[in-house]
Amino acid sequence: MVIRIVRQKKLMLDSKLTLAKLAELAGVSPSTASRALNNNPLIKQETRDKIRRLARQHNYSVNAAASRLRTRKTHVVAVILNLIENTEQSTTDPFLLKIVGDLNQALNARGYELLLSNSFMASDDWANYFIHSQRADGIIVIGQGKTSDKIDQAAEQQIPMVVWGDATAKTRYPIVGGDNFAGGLLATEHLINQGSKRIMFLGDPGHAEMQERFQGYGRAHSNAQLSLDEDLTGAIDITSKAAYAFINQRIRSKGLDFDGIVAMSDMIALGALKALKERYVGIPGDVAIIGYDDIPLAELMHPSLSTIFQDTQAAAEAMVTQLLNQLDGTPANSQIIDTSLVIRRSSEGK
Amino acid sequence: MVIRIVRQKKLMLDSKLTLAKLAELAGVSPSTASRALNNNPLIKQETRDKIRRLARQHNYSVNAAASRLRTRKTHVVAVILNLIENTEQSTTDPFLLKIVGDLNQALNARGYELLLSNSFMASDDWANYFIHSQRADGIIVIGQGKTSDKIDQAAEQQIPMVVWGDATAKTRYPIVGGDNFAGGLLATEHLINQGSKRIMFLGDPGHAEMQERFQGYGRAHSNAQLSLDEDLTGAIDITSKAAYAFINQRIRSKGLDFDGIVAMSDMIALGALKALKERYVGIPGDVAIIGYDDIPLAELMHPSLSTIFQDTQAAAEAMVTQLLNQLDGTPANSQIIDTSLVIRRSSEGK
DNA sequence: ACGACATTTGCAAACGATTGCAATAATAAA
DNA sequence: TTTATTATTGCAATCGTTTGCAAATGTCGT
Repeated sequence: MVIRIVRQKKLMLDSKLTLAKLAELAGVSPSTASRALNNNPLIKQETRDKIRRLARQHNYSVNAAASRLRTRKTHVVAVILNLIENTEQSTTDPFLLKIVGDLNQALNARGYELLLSNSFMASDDWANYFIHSQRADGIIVIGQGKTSDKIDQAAEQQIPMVVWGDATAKTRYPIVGGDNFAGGLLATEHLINQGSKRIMFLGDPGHAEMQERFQGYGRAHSNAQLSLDEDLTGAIDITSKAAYAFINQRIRSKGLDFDGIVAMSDMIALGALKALKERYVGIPGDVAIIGYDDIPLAELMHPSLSTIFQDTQAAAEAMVTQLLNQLDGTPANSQIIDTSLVIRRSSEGK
Repeated sequence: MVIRIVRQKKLMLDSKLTLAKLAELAGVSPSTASRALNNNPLIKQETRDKIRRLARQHNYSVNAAASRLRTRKTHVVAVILNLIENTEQSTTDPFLLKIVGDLNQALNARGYELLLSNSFMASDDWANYFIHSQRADGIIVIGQGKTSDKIDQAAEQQIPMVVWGDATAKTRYPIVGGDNFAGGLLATEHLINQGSKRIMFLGDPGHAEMQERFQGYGRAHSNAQLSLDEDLTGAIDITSKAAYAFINQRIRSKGLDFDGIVAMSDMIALGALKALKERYVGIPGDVAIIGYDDIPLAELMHPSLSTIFQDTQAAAEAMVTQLLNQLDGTPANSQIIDTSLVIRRSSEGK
């Protein structure tokens, strides 16, 4: 009983512990306490130590709201999953979530926190909702979406922002992205080298990044003096479901008139793979297949899935760096992340 | 040129637009403006409309920092991925990330934002770091971890908190979780029904949730009057890599002395599946296998993976509800989420 | 026309930390 | 010892909203 009361008391004290009270406890003024906590060299080392020790003892922690109000810095970055409207890419695609995880790491390492949003929330005006309202210091947008309305609108207002997407695009805000042209090229070249002649492109060429990859796909063909058959372009959503449906439908209508697949995401590749396997199409014997992203599951598939690797960790680092640069006033640039070919069984030795 | 200057000017005005200025613009006092924006019925409807219209026109948005400071509410919930120390479960496990996504939805729908953290950040004292510092109004912890030190410590301080984990545990904070006992039971029973006699349990029975499932696994055996062979318990990390390694090692040392696998996550199941396929073990013919979580990829596997489904969307809703209840002062309770068997090819008709 | 009463608004004090500047204490120089 | 100088500390204003209370305005019955 007594113990409970004591605990109660302690709690009440602590929960009300404010900088002023802490200062009083230490016998100094709030200003001194504040500076001490911020490790300001103006304050004598001894005093600093004393106050910080005291703070730890009473487990005081500064009120973020007050601090943010005064300093006009939040140390928060909003990460916006800019989903493509009518697909369920969001919850399904491990790649996006991987990036979020890596961003979280990268941000934390720099002392920032990550506020997660999908484009659904925050109505339409990101600049206002996040920046002007002091909810965050900057925003990172994952995915350019099909139309970059919202991004452009935010850019107009000159807020600190970085986008994951097609880094070759000419924009006033920095974009970090993989080398999509190279990725498309590498993937397609590889299949050609493995002997594929009619290679299907699965993805959404309307999407900026995919368009780049499609260029690479085209270049690989011309390099090899293969002609490009438009009929081999499967414009579909970036989901396994769409891919599965497409391949089924395609084979039903035209038979197996292709011997390779360049998929724009591993999820697509897996959907296609499933459809093919169900029809006992040999992989890679009859159709070689390569994905994009190198999600963890790629190597668990059977056969394991060849793919294009994008270093999301490096990407996250880059995005954070570019964003913080903007906060510093340092100029920021678009940046291309290494992209490489990962050869596994689904394409090997066709 | 002229246009640019105008825009510049507008920007400067807007970016500095404060409630007081807005009020001035509207010819009312800040208090009135504030109440109007909050749709307070004290203010005449007409005035309210006018001010809100004005706010929208000048795209004003309240300063969150100031508002939070004054009201002592942040409308933010911190979500903590409480990872198990030495595994890389974090980035790898789609299930956790799925929950995060669903939580985000559920929170947004209630007007809250999601601050993402891993247990790495926020040092050790969650109560302090998130709550007392007014960074968030409450926290949702995903995963009980192996030891619930940090969770207990936070609970001590009586902060609003909900945990995803073993909902049968007796704690002073609400836990939302699947029905792990039922899950373990269902999965095992199913394999037994399909004819498996020696069923391997793959997971970490030291973990609270897994322990429950393990109980279910045991119960299924006793129900069917099968004896439990301790040697069939594979205590491994919740990663595909660990599962892959374990199965390989196991077969090397003892041969294929089992004909079923109950895996504690789909990732584990996939790792095991891969190892088995590489050795040309027939699935489900030689070994039937069932996972847990029903990640999107489960049905894409070949053979498609039977598994235990947990409704993460419902779970997210439940967690948010329980948390907000605490914020209201309404009592909160632990809650068990429906868990069901999904039968696919990896176990069917062994 | 005048209280009595309900509707609308405004005043001013918070919320808790930070920081330019002034004040004090400590030290060195004269 | 006094002054110049530097190392430490404190004062007080400020960040932008919100809200209890008082003030003003309007409505109505008599």
